[in-house]
Amino acid sequence: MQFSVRLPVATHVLLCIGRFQGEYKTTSTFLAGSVNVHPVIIRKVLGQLRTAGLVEVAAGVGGAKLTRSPKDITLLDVFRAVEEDEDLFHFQENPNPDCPVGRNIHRVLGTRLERIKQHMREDLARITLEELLDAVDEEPM
Amino acid sequence: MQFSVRLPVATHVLLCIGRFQGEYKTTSTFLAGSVNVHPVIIRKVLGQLRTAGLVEVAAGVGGAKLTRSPKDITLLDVFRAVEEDEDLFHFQENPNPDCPVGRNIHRVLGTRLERIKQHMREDLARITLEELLDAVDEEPM
DNA sequence: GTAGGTGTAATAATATATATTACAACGAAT
DNA sequence: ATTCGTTGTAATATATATTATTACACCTAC
Repeated sequence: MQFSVRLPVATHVLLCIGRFQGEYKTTSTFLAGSVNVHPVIIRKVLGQLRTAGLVEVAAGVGGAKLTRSPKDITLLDVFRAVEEDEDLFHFQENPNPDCPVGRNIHRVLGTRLERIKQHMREDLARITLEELLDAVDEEPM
Repeated sequence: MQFSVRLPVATHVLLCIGRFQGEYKTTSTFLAGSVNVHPVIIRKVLGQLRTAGLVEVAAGVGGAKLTRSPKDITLLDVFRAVEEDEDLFHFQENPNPDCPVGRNIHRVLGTRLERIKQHMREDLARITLEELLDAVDEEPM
């Protein structure tokens, strides 16, 4: 069980925009060529990033650019842009209320698992696009 | 996007076994009644928990019991029993190797996201079945 | 007005999760 | 030995989510 490819794809898209902004026109076809998915997927992701205020997309002429500095964009911003804000784990809907375990499981487990998701958010918030851009250019041998 | 219901269900099952061990015979039907899923689902989960060495299931006669003390079972044990040990996030398989972002994205993002998953494991490892059993019995008003 | 591009809907293909039925094998009690 | 309740597992169905692809109206610059 894992998260979808959307966070990595959206991050890839933002990295390409940040890396090539000015140098190339970062159209959905251009971005699709780096990520290796269908341009429509890129346009959907760009739509989510635009809604979240992370990018501006030029209507008609094409191409996207970041609305703010890479140091002010974190993976939590990206995560929130492309993933629903739902519980990390899925609970069985109707446990038996006549059973002491059944009627308490959601409260007991839910609060603890929510704490774990909160930690994940904090971890994501510590990773900036700037850090990733720097790391991309430090190519290994 | 979220993890399946398996960790919560498996935890619920272990809590019921721990709570009712000795008092009731914890058969798949009994457990299914508390969780409110089909008994076959419970038997599958019990099979995974058995493979992981967390429970023993009595063949023929029926009923399951914990193989060790609730204080020595953590949610990480349960998580490992019921979830594949795969990456938390799914990567696009074939990014463009001719693009500096494409050929580095997996290394750059992968290591950082793996670190987040490692934190999640550490969080899960800190939660014991004993703690949850205690919390279940501290019923709210 | 044409060319290249975006936004979005519709559809298909695929994968994963969950529910359910079915049944062979098992152990205990009689 | 047979019966009863149970487990383990396969097969199948259903639902849901994900990704890929096609199609097309609309937009902007030239």
